[in-house]
Amino acid sequence: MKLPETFYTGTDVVQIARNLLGKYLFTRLDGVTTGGIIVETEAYNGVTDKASHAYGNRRTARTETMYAHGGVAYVYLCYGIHEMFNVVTSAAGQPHAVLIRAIEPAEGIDTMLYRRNMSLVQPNLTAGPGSVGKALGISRKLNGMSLQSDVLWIEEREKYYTDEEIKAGPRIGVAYAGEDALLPYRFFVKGNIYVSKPNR
DNA sequence: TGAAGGATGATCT
DNA sequence: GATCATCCTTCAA
Repeated sequence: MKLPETFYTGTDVVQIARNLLGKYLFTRLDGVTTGGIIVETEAYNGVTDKASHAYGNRRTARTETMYAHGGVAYVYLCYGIHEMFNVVTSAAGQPHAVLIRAIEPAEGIDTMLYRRNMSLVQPNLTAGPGSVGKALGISRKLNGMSLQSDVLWIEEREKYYTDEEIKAGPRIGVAYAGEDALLPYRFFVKGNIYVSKPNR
């Protein structure tokens, strides 16, 4: 079952980031479906969050996608190399987003290995936002695409993590954000080998 | 028109 | 642990 529009239009992006753990993220490109279980996310909480691209209500060609209504993809390039996939949440005009940092491979593993130029399944196949983007074939062409589409979507299945299995902590790579860098907006499954960086 | 820097990952030592 | 690849976005002039 695809997550309904209402899952994404909630106003608490931090809560949505937590609730995305255990959901299944898929892409279907050239007739091949690839995807896995979301095990690590980060929330970017609107115009007051110094770590967000939309801090201070900054609206540019790039950030415009974050101002869309919840339930579309925000894809951008980082360090000139990595395509990052985010889920836009909340109402139109509220630039909230959740960065998907890691998934546990579940479907289309051969294709993901090929895209990553790997021969064996190892944790770094889909650990880290750049790796997730590459393994799933996500590019900036998918920026702004609806998550109700048949190209890019998130499903709810019989998979739930309890609060005991989940840990929150400060976000990765946002030292420039001052005190906001300390906010516990990163969520991950404790001990899961596909989680990037510290996973306990 | 240009310069600075980045929500990272792979590959070294 | 340190370095580097690599290029788009942003902002200043």
